[in-house]
Order: sequence, then C-alpha cells, then structure tokens
Amino acid sequence: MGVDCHHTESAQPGLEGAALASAVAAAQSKCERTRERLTPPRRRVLELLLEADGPMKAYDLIAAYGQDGEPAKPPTVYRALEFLERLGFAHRIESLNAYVPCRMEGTSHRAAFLICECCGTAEEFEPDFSPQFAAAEAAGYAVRTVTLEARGLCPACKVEA
Amino acid sequence: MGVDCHHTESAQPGLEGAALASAVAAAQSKCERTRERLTPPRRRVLELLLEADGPMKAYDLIAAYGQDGEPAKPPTVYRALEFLERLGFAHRIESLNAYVPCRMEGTSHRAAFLICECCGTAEEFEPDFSPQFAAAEAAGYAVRTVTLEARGLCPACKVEA
DNA sequence: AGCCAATGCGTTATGAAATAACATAACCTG
DNA sequence: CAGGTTATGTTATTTCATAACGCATTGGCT
Ligand SMILES: [Zn+2]
Ligand SMILES: [Zn+2]
Ligand SMILES: [Zn+2]
Ligand SMILES: [Zn+2]
Repeated sequence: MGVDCHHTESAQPGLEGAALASAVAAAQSKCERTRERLTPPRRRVLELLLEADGPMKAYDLIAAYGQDGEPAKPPTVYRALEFLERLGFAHRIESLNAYVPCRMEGTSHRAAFLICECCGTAEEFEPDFSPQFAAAEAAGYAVRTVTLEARGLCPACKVEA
Repeated sequence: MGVDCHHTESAQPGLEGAALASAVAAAQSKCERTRERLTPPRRRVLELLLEADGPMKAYDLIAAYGQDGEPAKPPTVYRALEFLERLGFAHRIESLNAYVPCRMEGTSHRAAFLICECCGTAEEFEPDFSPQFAAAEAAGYAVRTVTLEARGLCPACKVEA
C-alpha cells in the first residue's frame, strides 16, 4: 500500500488446494443448514476472496471472475457480495472500498479490522463494544450494526519503518 | 433516510446567522494560530457543512457551492474537504460517503458516529478505545486512526418504530 | 523592490465504484 | 405442471473521486 513497502504482501496468504476446498465446503454446508443457496456466482466470488492475499476491490473480483479471463458484469459480483455479507461469509471494509472473507470461526459477530497502511493487510478481530454502547443505548439509541476500522502499521511494517 | 421516516429531519439543525458566523470565525482564528489558511473555497465548504441539517454528500456540496446557483468543480470541493478533515473541522463518514462538520469542542479527538438509519442524522461522540487497542498495540500494531460508525435508530425514530 | 519556492486554485478530462431497470431462467411447493 | 419466489444475464446509467497541467497568490529571502 505504502509506496515504500517492500514486504512480501503475504501477511495473510490466500487459501489454495485442499484448504480452499474445505473452506468452500464449510460455507456450503452452512448454507444448507439455513436453506440458503450457494449458487455458482456466489461460490465463485467466495473462492476469489479466499484465494486472495488481502482485501479485494469489487472490480478486481469482476476482472478475475472468469477462469478463462472473461470478466463478470458488475451486478453479478455486487449481488454475490451482498449475499456473502448477509450470510457472514465476507465483510466490506468501508475505508478501503474492499472486501475480505470472514476469518472468524464463530457464527455471528461484529467485525472489526486492523488495517496496515503499508502492506495493505487487514486483520479481523472481535471487538468488545459493551462499554462504548452502554451509554448510547442508555441515551435511547438502538444500535444495529457497528463498523470499526483501525488504520496504522502492522508489526512487520512497524519494524521496518 | 428510511422510506417510512416522516420526521422533521432536524434532529441536528444547521447553523444560521450569528451562530454560523461565530463558528466560522472560530475556525478562522484556529487557522491563524497554526498559520493555516482558511481560503474562500475552504470557508465556503465549511459554511455549507455547518448550515446543513445532516451529513452532506460531496456532490450536494458541489451543487450548493455557488451563491448564484453555479456549481463548483469537483476538485474544488474535494480539496476543501481534505483540508477541513486535516484540520479537524470536518469528518468523512465512510459508510455514507458523506461529510459532517465537527461537533466536538476539543481540538484533537478520534471521531465516532451514531447514525440513524431512519432520519439520517449522524451524532458525533467521543469514543474510548483504550481497552480495545491496548491489546492491538501490545500485539505490535501501531494504530494511527480509527473509524467507528454505529448504525441503528435514534431515540426519536426508535419510538415511532 | 525583485526573486524564488511552496501552496492553492481553475479547468478539463478521466477513472473507479455502485446501482437502476427489465427480461429471462431456475427453484421450490403444492 | 402451474404459479410464486428467488436468482441471474444484460444494458445502461449514476454516483463518487482523482489525475494532470498551467496560472495565481503567498511569504520568505536577498
Ligand atoms: Zn468475520
Ligand atoms: Zn504491514
Ligand atoms: Zn469531530
Ligand atoms: Zn432518527
């Protein structure tokens, strides 16, 4: 990300082979349990996210969509992303206009990210908002979703800087 | 925002008259203290943000820029927004692609928002991240900025729903 | 004053991100 | 297999943001 970053960019290497197949199969069975359909475009976009080494832009997904090099049409990918987000298989990172596969084991969670401004990796973590929003809820707010994105330097890039 | 919201949309009424002039003057003198220049386009965009009842989109600012109805050119407004953000006079709300004037008194702070999905207001509050990021910093991260945006219903809209 | 570097602005054009709208196809379920 | 629902294909458009370049203004320096 930073022009002066020469890291291998694989702080979060993408899945391949058996690991990839296994992750997709897990999503598949999760869908079946809730009568949701992991259709070909949805599966394909999930694969692309899982294979990637970091956050993927929507138009990167569009370009990479066809195994033969044929790009997808934008709505194909945006619809798949909407589905994957709804099911919790992927998250959108607002401050990057980019998407990542969910890295957390648990089923339901509020996603939060530590984003490295040097190498571009985005590490998901489980935030604890209880103290924050006790006050908000006490003031009458009904909080539904929360976006928390911290930006800075990951350990590796911090050392080099 | 919500199609079923019939509120007056003035949960955060914009400034006018003396209050507006005073807010702009405060920004002016803050700039002078740090040798920054509140030039005409920057002042104009700040005015528009302060006058607004809620978050403003960049192209709303562009359209409203000229007192005679003439729109600004996009770079004019985006440059002004960059400046206002840098000085802490305005914040970008990532999940809305929109901008608000800073409502906090203190000089330096990490902005956070409670966004009502019904009436569209965005209330700024001062978050306390200390517990969250003690862990992150301990793990070697150097956190520089944080985006925290909570979405839900404000007290007024919650009652109506 | 005259010069210079730095900063900001005006303008044109383009790039990037996301969605609208509508037709067709696949899938349940009774 | 009929009919409602969900998903996809396709075309076009809208929305959001920046690149690039030349000119103007500012403020320090000699
Ligand atoms: Zn997750
Ligand atoms: Zn890094
Ligand atoms: Zn603020
Ligand atoms: Zn509201």
